[in-house]
Amino acid sequence: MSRVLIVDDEHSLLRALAMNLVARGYTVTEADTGTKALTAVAGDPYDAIVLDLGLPDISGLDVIRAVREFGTTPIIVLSARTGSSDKVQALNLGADDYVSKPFSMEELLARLRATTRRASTVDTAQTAAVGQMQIDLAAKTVTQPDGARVHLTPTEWHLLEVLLRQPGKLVTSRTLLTELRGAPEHTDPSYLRIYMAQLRRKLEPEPSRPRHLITEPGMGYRFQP
Amino acid sequence: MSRVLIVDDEHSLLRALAMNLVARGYTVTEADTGTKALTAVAGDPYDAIVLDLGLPDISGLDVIRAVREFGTTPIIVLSARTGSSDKVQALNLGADDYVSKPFSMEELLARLRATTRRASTVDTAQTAAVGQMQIDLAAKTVTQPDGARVHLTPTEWHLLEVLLRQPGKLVTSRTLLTELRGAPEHTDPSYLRIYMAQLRRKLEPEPSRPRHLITEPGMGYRFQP
DNA sequence: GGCCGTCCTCACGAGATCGTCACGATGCCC
DNA sequence: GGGCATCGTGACGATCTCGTGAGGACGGCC
Repeated sequence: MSRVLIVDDEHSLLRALAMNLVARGYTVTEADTGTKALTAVAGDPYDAIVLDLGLPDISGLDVIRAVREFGTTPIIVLSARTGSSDKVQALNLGADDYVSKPFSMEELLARLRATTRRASTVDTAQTAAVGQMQIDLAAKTVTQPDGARVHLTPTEWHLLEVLLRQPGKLVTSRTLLTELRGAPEHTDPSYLRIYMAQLRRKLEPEPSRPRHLITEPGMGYRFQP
Repeated sequence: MSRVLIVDDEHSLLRALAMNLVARGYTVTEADTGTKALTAVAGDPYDAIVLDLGLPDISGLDVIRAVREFGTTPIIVLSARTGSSDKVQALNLGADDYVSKPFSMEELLARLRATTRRASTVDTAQTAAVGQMQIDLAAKTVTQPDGARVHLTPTEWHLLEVLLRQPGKLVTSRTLLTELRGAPEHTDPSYLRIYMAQLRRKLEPEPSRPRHLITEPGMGYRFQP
């Protein structure tokens, strides 16, 4: 059934979680540090990650960031903190849910089900083509026809991913800014233009005459397959 | 941008939520009973539903059930109860997230973003046909029979959208001008004619003999499917 | 400390959109 | 048929938006 990665430095909790999940039919991998978690994620694919924020080595937020660099695996955050700013930060970084300790096992299981249910409807096609370029969202690679690699920065990936997720669909500048920044207010739309320009320069054969990363004046941008 | 339905019988909270969401650029519909919520959902498509469990007429759980009969619109549940069995029940019925009152506005907004981000990959193509043209309001695309795309400006889309929302129904010039400009007074009705002409030129096979974008002299315009 | 990559802002020319004017066409009423 | 109101269309500057280059701020790494 589903493969779940549990990350927590509290061994008793780790054990309890694992036992409950295994009893429910999940395949469980455990990690008690951020480093171990990241190597696990890099090695195997998971259907969901349950992540405690208070890790001894790496900040849990950095783990979220790193996982989101790779892909879109659902992340449920556990935390002893109940402050709303922590929640907002984690969710904005790409976490799917946030559960405050202490929590009931039933609730966590229900949230896990809700999250994976939603994620399973997402198509898993992770590669796309922009002209001659081959793009692999999962591996985060862009390959030219001659085999050479093109390097994209995290922000560029984020932008490209949002556009590629909805092929042919218009994405408003507001949506893009919200994805990149968290809030569209008081953010200069020219910010977007710089990154679109950089993406085009790296992906389009003729950056000044884009054929796939299309501008819709006054509205936003569109990825044309 | 995103259309959100808020359901709560506490009017002060309803208002506060609506104001915050509108300020963030969401299009908001309010409902203070389960019945009104269900008619709203049946009538218009939404990108997310924020639902209080404690409603005067129908149980919130039944609302979740009914909405899930229809489709997969993301649902965020609000509740004064903190018991885990309530959460489990709501989530199992198909809710995407559960927030206990009291909550911070920032947290709700973050969870709303996380939920719609996850759900946005699922297609909700709502397309209409004008003659041979295929129109997708969500993707903002107009496709000709041969596959070629037609480009529409923001104002043209706005006008077309208002007409398409009420198929066959007459829409007065006053309504159209209010939609496009904000105020119908002191605005030349000839303004409308220019954009209707442009729309017809782009959508109708014979712009001078329109078959779908019909003029009703002295009253307004009508979209004939 | 120095280097490097990334993020983000500012400023300016180019291009698209908007909104108005003018003029001809159409249909209705007397 | 004449007069009048309403509508359709072409053209043109004002305005807004977009693309691009240059450059400072910040943080990680050697």
